[in-house]
Amino acid sequence: MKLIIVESPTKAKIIQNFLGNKDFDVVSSGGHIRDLPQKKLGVDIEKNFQPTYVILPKAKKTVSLLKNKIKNSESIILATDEDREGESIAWHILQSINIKPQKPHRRIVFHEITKQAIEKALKNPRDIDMNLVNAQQARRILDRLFGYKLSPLLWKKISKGLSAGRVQSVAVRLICEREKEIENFIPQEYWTIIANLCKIEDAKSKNKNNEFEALLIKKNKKIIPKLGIKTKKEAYKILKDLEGAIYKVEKIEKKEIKRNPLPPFITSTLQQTAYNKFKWSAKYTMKIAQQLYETGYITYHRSDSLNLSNSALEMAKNFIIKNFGKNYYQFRKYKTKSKTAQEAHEAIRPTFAENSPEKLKNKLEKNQFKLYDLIWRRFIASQASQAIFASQIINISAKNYTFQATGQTLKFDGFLKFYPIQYKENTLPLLQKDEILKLKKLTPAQHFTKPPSRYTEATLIKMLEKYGIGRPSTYAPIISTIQERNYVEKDENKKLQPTEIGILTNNLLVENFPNIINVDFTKKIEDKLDDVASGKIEWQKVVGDFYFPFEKILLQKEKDLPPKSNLWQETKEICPKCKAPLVLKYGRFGKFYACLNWPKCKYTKDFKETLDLPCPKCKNGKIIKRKTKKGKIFYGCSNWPKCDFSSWKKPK
DNA sequence: CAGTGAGCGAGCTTCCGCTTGACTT
Repeated sequence: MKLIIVESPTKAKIIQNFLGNKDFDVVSSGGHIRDLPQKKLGVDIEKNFQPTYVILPKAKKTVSLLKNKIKNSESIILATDEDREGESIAWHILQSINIKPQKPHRRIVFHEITKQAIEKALKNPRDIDMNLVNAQQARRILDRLFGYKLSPLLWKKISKGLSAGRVQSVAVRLICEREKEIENFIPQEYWTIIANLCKIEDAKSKNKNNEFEALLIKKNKKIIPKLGIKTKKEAYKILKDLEGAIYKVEKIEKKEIKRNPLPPFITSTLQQTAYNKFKWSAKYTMKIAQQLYETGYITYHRSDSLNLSNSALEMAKNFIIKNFGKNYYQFRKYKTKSKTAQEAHEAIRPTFAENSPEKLKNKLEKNQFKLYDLIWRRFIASQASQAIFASQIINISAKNYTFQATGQTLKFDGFLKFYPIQYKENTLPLLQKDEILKLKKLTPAQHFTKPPSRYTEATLIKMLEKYGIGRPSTYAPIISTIQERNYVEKDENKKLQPTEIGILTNNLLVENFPNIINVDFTKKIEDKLDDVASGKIEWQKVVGDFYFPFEKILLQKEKDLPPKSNLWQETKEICPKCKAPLVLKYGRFGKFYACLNWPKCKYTKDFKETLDLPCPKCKNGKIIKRKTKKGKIFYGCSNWPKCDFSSWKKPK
């Protein structure tokens, strides 16, 4: 009996099915089984960053199971994912089982779970790639030093329990900077002018369908920029200029616009799309995707690869041609854009194209169905033909001004049959060059530029992915962490907004550690990790190049930065116990009142943001901003529990 | 999706990245 070890239990079951249970026993590790200890640094800086690893408490059972199985098998086949982490998991497994004599062991990899791919992999075993393992060790140890050295500085200078890390601190920085942009935003006024036109022969008709809109775009043949018309005065001057103008068709441009489908889903795009379509959190989307994966309806849901297996491509082709005809099929291969992608899995797709959503409707729960439908459609569409639009652009001259009308109609739906996206259809009447038109209405409209909006889970994930920060398995946890730490909270529209303590922490980090708390740091490290993986440099050098300069600054800042007592705010409140004044301090759950005589007097009191609004229910209470256990903001009455008024929305 | 109110605060917090457990109440 040969023992095959993979990471995911579901994967183990599928592979066992492919191979039968005569020659192979397929088991799973459930991810990492060993790691640095949680309560200690676990890195000996003096000894060239030598790590101490411990078996993860959760993995103890797995490890003893693995040990047993290994004892009874003739050889071990390590089939963990083909990426840095997978290679490392394989290595840790070998390190954790001290069996004598050492059993023969080989490493195999595959990117798709098909019988063929597995059989091929079994024929091409290799050894563990220590360079790749070392790249993972460098990544792990660097992250540990970064987080476990920097966090204590925050405990000392702001509040206990705070945290900093390569990923979370940059995520918080993005959110804080967006907030600053919004606060500093000055809206700019601008105007647009729209002409409602029609053919001369339709001028008397009351039918609005004969009318079409044209936007003023040029003056003296020059494009008017977006904020070109700044004031009401300027807009009305143009209206005056245009009095008595003749509107004449100057140019008709017709062309076909072809649109390509979007690539199949990967974790980040699945989370973004589920947010945009259903308003699901990344966490919830992953929960539903996990269910679909475990029941065998979709491929693995934590992937950054756009790759589709040949059998998947074949399935899509057959499905489309059989049900919709050749015109709807188009072979497409997608290249993964992200440089940091590890490509251990396929894109997220239905396991069988024939499993159309309609077919599965009765087998799936409501939300499983919604997500499956999305994944299936996106996958089929990714192998479907282009959609073709007929577009028309018509320029209309009026004195020295030019207006433009655009029309667009769908000629062939192509992939839209499977994955509809929003588009505008508007038809223009049949016009001739030099044709004179009738002006029905000339409308000036005032606009103001809008500030950028706060990040949603979807847009934040998009940014993180863009900068290569975080991985498919961590996007959802990152968003949870920064909320749990009270750095960020969701506003009424579920958008991410920094808290006071978030801003405070971010300022300290960005001002004092600008070289590492930024969006480019991860990329720089990734480049070096690639060099470790290809054997060009030692992993210890990557860690050392980061750590020693960092440590120097850290020690300096520990001395120089003011203590956290500097942040305590005086108040007019008096301690009911000892009559000393109360001060506001920062705690893990936000601000709280504490007695100035602390530690002699231990009196504390909640600080809650109070809105200057009476309670609509009991009339004499005030509205207080509160949080649920899960951290969601709601508004309640200050007389609670006497008065039980509460509301998700901010009362007005 | 699901669906609203504790306790924290002088002891011992904290990182990122794999993967989903299931001793008892």
